[in-house]
Amino acid sequence: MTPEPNILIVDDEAAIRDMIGIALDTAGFRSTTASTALDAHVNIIDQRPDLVLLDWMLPGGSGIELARRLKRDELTANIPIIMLTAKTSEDNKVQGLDVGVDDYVTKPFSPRELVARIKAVLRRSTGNLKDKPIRVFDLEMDPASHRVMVEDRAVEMGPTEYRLLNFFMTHPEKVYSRDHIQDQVWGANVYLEERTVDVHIGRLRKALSSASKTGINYSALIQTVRGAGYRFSTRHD
Amino acid sequence: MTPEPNILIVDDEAAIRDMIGIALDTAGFRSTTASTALDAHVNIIDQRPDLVLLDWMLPGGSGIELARRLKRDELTANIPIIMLTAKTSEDNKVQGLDVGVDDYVTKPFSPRELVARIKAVLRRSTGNLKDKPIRVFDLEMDPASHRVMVEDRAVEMGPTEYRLLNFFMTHPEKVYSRDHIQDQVWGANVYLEERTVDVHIGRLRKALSSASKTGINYSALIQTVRGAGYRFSTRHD
DNA sequence: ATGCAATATTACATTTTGATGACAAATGTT
DNA sequence: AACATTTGTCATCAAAATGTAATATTGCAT
Repeated sequence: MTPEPNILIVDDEAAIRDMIGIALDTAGFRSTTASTALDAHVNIIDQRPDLVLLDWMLPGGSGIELARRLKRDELTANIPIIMLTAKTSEDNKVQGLDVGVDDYVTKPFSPRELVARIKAVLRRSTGNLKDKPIRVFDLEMDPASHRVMVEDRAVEMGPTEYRLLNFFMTHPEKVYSRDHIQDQVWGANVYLEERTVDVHIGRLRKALSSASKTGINYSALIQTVRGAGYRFSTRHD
Repeated sequence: MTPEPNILIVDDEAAIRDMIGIALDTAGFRSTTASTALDAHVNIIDQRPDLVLLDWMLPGGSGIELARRLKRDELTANIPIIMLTAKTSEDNKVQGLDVGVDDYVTKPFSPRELVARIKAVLRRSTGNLKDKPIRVFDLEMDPASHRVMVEDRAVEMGPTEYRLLNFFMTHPEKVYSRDHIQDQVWGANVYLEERTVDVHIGRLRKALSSASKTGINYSALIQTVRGAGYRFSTRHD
């Protein structure tokens, strides 16, 4: 649901932190940084990042320590960790340090590879949460197949209308202001004309109203609340 | 897919690794090695070997640790593991079976015995994968003969299109992002342009659409979901 | 009813996204 | 070695989606 995953970069070298930060930025991630294991730990508990990029060679070997601690603590155990390991063969020192991280990337690495790995790990960890279909009368939304059906026939709509309907169906019987809807459907940091929401509401209504063959107008589920916003409701106005 | 199965040898003693490597080589296997659990984990995630030969007695007891982790993680759970144990000990066997290891070989062992066990385990594990043919209308995919048939006539397509179709037919009615498809069809450690998936989708569609003599267009089963990815579905858009 | 503010609808320029043919590198085959 | 096939990337075109502004309509207080 969060539009941009938040990645914590833990490395003692500022240059590397910056480099990675830029790479993640251009790839559409948000990122924060920490230069020590202690910093990192505080940040993780505070911010609960979606993923941690952890330098294996933190001074004092505390990188591995941190990974182990995170994986041991129930609260942080399922935050994915990608280890950044140096290419040098420290085989002897490495023994027994396999603490259950989710992936490894060896330095030097290309930003592209790093981003790909991050995406793969994130997909693995969040993809498991498979949403169940939501049904209201004969209007059904199935997130798994990414489909909206009315009376078992697919309804055509653009991606934005899909997200909009998804938001409404998962938050029924409540009014939401245009601002709030923008936050939820477009993302928190996107700024639009207020009226744009109206337009997309219109498009969604149109898609729904032309969908039924039995005369039921499903666009009536999306109700205008004058002066307040919109509401998805099965009850009449 | 690969003619020669790829075996990962995990042992801290170089002499043993070499010995096993040679034995496997003459038996027609490919092999890679790792001397630590960490190395091994990296290798497994990267290379996805067909089988892992894992020394029980890795320093720090991390051999069992690793086995347990591999079996716990969904991505690696069905990679067969053969444990190499130093001495026959009931304790070890019980503990290892608990972890879900596929077989044991006790040191010292003859190369012949090792190879025989490996073959047995591989036969068992790949036999399961060669499942029944999958059929959708008159489109049939038979993994055993590695063939795709439409109305009982073979359909020509490249290996990548075959894997792509196989993925779709085994995961119907769900959207998959291009990233996800890359993971599943090309492998987790391969990085391609996003658009490459489009091209192969196109090739697969072309192969399918020119296959039917009865006018049914099977390429319609592969649906584009704008802004989300692709979907294999028997239902209309 | 009237006027006003809020919402709906429409039209359109711009941006985003996907399909496809061409091409060259890699790979396999004869 | 010559040839064919497969593969990944790119450029280009077409289609779809998007956001905004202009215009129309609606609901409501007076």
